[in-house]
Amino acid sequence: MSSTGLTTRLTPHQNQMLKALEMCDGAISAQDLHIRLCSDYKTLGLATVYRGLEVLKLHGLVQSRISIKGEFLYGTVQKHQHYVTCLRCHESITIDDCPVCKLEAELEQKFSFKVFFHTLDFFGLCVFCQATDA
Amino acid sequence: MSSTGLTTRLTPHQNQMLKALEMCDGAISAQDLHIRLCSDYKTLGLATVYRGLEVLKLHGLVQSRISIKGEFLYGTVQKHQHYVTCLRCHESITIDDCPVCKLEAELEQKFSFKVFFHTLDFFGLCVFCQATDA
DNA sequence: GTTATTGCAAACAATTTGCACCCAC
DNA sequence: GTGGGTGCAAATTGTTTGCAATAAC
Repeated sequence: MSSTGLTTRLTPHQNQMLKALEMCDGAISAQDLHIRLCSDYKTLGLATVYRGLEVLKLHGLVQSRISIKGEFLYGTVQKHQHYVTCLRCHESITIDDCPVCKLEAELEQKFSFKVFFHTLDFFGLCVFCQATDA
Repeated sequence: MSSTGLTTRLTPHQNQMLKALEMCDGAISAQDLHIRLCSDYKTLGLATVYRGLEVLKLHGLVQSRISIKGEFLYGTVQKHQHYVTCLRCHESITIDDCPVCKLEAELEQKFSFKVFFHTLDFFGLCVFCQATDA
């Protein structure tokens, strides 16, 4: 059913997680996702969300990045994004097009890998923080 | 003293951290770095390592990535590396040359950012795990 | 009936913070 | 003397785990 060779089907909960992630436009944290799903599924446990996201990732349906705060953010692989982030004020700018998507095919061949997703982020100082001295 | 506009000089401890990072060939965790430095500086606190790394990062001298286990790995910006990592067995392959280094200058112009470093990682299934069904 | 998934609570581990002490200038 | 850097211990927080109850097939 997936492109992974994994045979397990998704559970209803996992399907809901995927749908919810498809609906929000950026990547969100597991805890955010949990809160959003709780309005429909009162008793959904946070641990289930974490476990479900892991499964979805293994299926190549969901990817994770890490925020500058150090928490994992999850999103669908299709609409992944890349950022330039200021190390001082943590402001970040989105990069419009993905500079490395076309590299995936190349890497798949080279390493016999099945590549599901990638992360790419730039860090430095924004124009404002460059000017601030301290 | 650095390229950041930050005026603060590095402390002896911070200099030692930088030297230690220059000496190891990959990126290492803060805790590893702490252990390595402890042989010379018996009383060095772990918190000092964390704080020092943050300073070094703000100076554009050190960068951090995140391992698949979820811990931060620190290394010098010069010899950063990129990997293709298997989501199932966590094995990873190093990519020889950096596909996006040349992009940094472009982004600096476009966004008036001073880019210190970037992270780029690919995830999927290795040839072996693709074959394993479960 | 068997097996995998879930919810809950407890555990975990990496990182951060508060504060008193110490050093450099 | 003042301000920043440090060590220690405690606190924090995101994530994971153990296990009994539940749902799927």
